[in-house]
Amino acid sequence: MADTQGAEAAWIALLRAHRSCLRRIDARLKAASLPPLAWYDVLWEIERAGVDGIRPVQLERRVILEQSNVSRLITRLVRAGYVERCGCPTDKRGQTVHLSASGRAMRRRMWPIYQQAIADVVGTRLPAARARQLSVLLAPFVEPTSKTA
Amino acid sequence: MADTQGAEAAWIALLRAHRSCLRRIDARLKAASLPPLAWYDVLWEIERAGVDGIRPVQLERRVILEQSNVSRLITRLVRAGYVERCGCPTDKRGQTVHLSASGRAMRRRMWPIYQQAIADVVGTRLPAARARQLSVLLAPFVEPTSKTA
DNA sequence: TAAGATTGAATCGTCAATCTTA
DNA sequence: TAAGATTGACGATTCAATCTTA
Repeated sequence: MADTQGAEAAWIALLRAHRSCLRRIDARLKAASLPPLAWYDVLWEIERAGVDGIRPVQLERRVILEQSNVSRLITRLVRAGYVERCGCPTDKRGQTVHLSASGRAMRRRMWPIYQQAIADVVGTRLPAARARQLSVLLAPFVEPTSKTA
Repeated sequence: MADTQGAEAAWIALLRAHRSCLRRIDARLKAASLPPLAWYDVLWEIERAGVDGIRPVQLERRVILEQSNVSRLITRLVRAGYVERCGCPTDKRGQTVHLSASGRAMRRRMWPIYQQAIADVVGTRLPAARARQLSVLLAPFVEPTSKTA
């Protein structure tokens, strides 16, 4: 329990850093009249899944969102015409989600803005070597572990 | 621009780590029938402000929340009986927010649960030395900078 | 019984507009 | 004009309950 204080300080720093960066990056997207970061995140995961599409349950694990949250986010994306829901051939309970042409176009349109925002908001405060250190330190939290704390 | 990729990976790691930890820690508080983390954060800042209370505008900067968000959060805390709003003596536009006795009691009741959750969720995946490194790496983002990205 | 997914109700967050005072 | 703060309208998130299929 000797490292309790260190962990507490690190957690607070993580909380504050996240809010601060997220706000700035989302503001950039909004200023360009683009959808929020969460949409990009999901569009990208769906695009990466390729022609077979992706199951919502996989999406939940990748982007770390609640089941109902993903369900509604997909509904919004469908309404916006960016993705399509299809019945899953191997599991009739499920479905697969696919990117539409306009979804792909939007994802591509968002990327340069998002990339520049990351460079400006994160990159300028974190030289390459330190960015790599940060990725390493955060890696243990990114891995999917048990669902309950 | 050579460090663009490092910054991108670090940002994604930050996003995922934040969501993963926040979900687990909030689940602990909920399991103990306690208010969410955001409430603790604000109660603590108000308590730290002491007898003079704190101005909402200061609170916004400390916890990095939008003006309207803080306003509504304070309203909920008032409704719960944890804080009180008082007119600000030096600036009639403003107000000062003060912790009530039950607010202090709740803050104290939450802390051991929160502390244990941090230890379990963050501490176990990050030895003391690495926790310190993480705090250092995130420090540049915690500092309040200009409000626009 | 459990897993994938959706839904209703409630809470929470954000944006833009507004109000008051500096 | 600008700063501190609130509000209405809307969007997003969560919890619990539900539905269907494994």
